[in-house]
Amino acid sequence: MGIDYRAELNSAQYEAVTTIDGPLLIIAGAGSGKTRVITYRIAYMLDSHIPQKAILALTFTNKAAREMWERVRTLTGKKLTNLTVGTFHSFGAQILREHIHLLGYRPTFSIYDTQDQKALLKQCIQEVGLNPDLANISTIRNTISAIKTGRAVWNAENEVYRAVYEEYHAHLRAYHAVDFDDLIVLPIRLFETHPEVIASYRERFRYILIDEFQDTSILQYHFIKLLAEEHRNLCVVGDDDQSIYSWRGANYENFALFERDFPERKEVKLEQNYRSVQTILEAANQLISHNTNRKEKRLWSGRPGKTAIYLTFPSDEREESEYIAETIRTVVLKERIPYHEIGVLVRTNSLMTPIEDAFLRHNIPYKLSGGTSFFERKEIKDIIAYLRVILNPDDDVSLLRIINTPRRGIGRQTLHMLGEYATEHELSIYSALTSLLYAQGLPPQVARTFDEFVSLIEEFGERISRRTSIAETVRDLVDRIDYFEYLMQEHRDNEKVARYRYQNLMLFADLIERWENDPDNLNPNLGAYLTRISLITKDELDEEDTKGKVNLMTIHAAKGLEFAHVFLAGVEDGIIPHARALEESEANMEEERRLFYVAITRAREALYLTSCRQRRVMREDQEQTPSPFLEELPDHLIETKAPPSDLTEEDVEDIFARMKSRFGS
DNA sequence: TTTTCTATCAGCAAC
DNA sequence: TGATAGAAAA
Repeated sequence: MGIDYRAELNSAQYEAVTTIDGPLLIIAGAGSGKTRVITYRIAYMLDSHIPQKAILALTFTNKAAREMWERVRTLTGKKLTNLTVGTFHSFGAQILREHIHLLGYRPTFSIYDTQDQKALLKQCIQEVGLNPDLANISTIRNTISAIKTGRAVWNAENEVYRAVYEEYHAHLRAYHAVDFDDLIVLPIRLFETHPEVIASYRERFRYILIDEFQDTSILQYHFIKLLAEEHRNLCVVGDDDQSIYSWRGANYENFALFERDFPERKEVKLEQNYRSVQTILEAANQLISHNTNRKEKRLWSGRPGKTAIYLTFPSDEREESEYIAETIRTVVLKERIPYHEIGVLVRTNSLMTPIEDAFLRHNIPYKLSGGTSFFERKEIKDIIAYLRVILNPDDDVSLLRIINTPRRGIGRQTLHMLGEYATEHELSIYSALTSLLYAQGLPPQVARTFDEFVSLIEEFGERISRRTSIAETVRDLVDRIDYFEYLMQEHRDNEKVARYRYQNLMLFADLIERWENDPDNLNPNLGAYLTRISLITKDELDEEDTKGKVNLMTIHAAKGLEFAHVFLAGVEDGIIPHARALEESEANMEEERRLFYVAITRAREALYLTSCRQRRVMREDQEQTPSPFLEELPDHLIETKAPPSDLTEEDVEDIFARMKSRFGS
């Protein structure tokens, strides 16, 4: 019972699916059945007797990876024990776990997230004595990342950060720690310095498939090229119009690089849209045509739809969220749209708050994506830091986080002394601790605290190496350090918060337990778990209870998703396009437009745009102007409705007219 | 010397 | 709203 590829795919899709030898570029417009093409393509390869182990498919999120894996499994009905589907970062981490010793790191290396990076940078800034006026940590972090991912080079402007950059990497190395960018940088270094390693990967992965190609960085492209240039069976799938991650290194010049490096490539364009009504597609096409330097494409679905785009001008964010909540109620009741088929999108996380309030007032069930994820909560990160130190005691950043949490009386002075000693003897803080203990010159009070801490880490280190249950170990650890007492102390005024946070820790232990006991999990050790949660994406935790809930998320988080009805809030100048994005560079206007494009192409049936006339930003009421992108949507497709207020039809007309004259259409 | 309290400042997107 | 730095209290 094979798959009838011809019958189940349109002709462009069929071509994309069955062209498996040689390089292939698939331009997949929004809603053009991209995931379907990828899954069918993998199935087709398996049907053509290409072994699972020869196939590598890389995406950007774990969620997308798992979904792909799941769909291939359903489609083929095969057990996929040897198929490699993952994210760039997880694949990089996997390579490092196996070979990083060749670069002089221990396989128990820690992976630093943005927070950890910033903590480390703060330290480095002091050490190199950088002028604090120049020391905006986020700027420095971004610069470092830009340099590492190859989207910036050292120049007169950023030269001042060079010393910090060097110091930062010296520290990472000493701590046996890597940052996210290193998960690509180090495998490349490994490939370039150890030909036998790259040879083994090339031999194994003869067929490579890259999803969301428009989001790859120069570095990732280089990585792909190293893997694929011998066999040249490289298929990249992407949509230049949906490139919205340039700030994370995405470089859509990669399309050109691919064309240069693989001149024999074939190209397939998927333009038939299976998602949206024609009105929405026309608006999207019109909008995106204002961008220059893009691959020309016109989405079409032929699906008729009555007016599907509604625009309102609420007076402020309160009225906006009321309008959204009330409209959702109506749509759910009258059109029988289930809650989970509704998406409310915003440009920034801060815009979510008033909308959440309205949902609560109106009893609308909702699910948040984005914001701080479970694993970024303080209490969870604390325990994770303990686990990291237990596994890798040289990880100073994690150690500094926990050495006085809960309070053990190791304060600023003591830490300063420790730091000095460590630097002087070129030791990690942990080694400094043990060495000072051994030397016995410490005041007895301090010595006892140090000793207790070191014993704690050692005892749990032993438990981990004995491979006792990680979940049990975590529960015992939380108990042993009396974290609950610490929480109660921190929230004396609010016991509920303390209990809630403690509950989170218990939930954390349960999650570990579930992971440990998963029969599909071949190697449930602590290192693997820590890697996993470093790379986990926010929406992975709660996919079960998503039914019957409105999705409230940022536009970035909505990429790849679709909803019957989509609300886009805060369609105002300065929000989208975002003022800070434009500050950085004029060129960001096009990316902001793509962001807007991604937002509107999420909608199948209807799209609601709201643009407030006034908004409270940082405790101040600001007059807002509608987003200039509204001007780029065809007039006749948009219905301007009065918001549910005492605003008259004339007022609305008036606002619209004013807006027009401002942007001069 | 450490902990707690208070004032001040800054807030785009996230693997 | 939350994080952080500096001052007062323990």
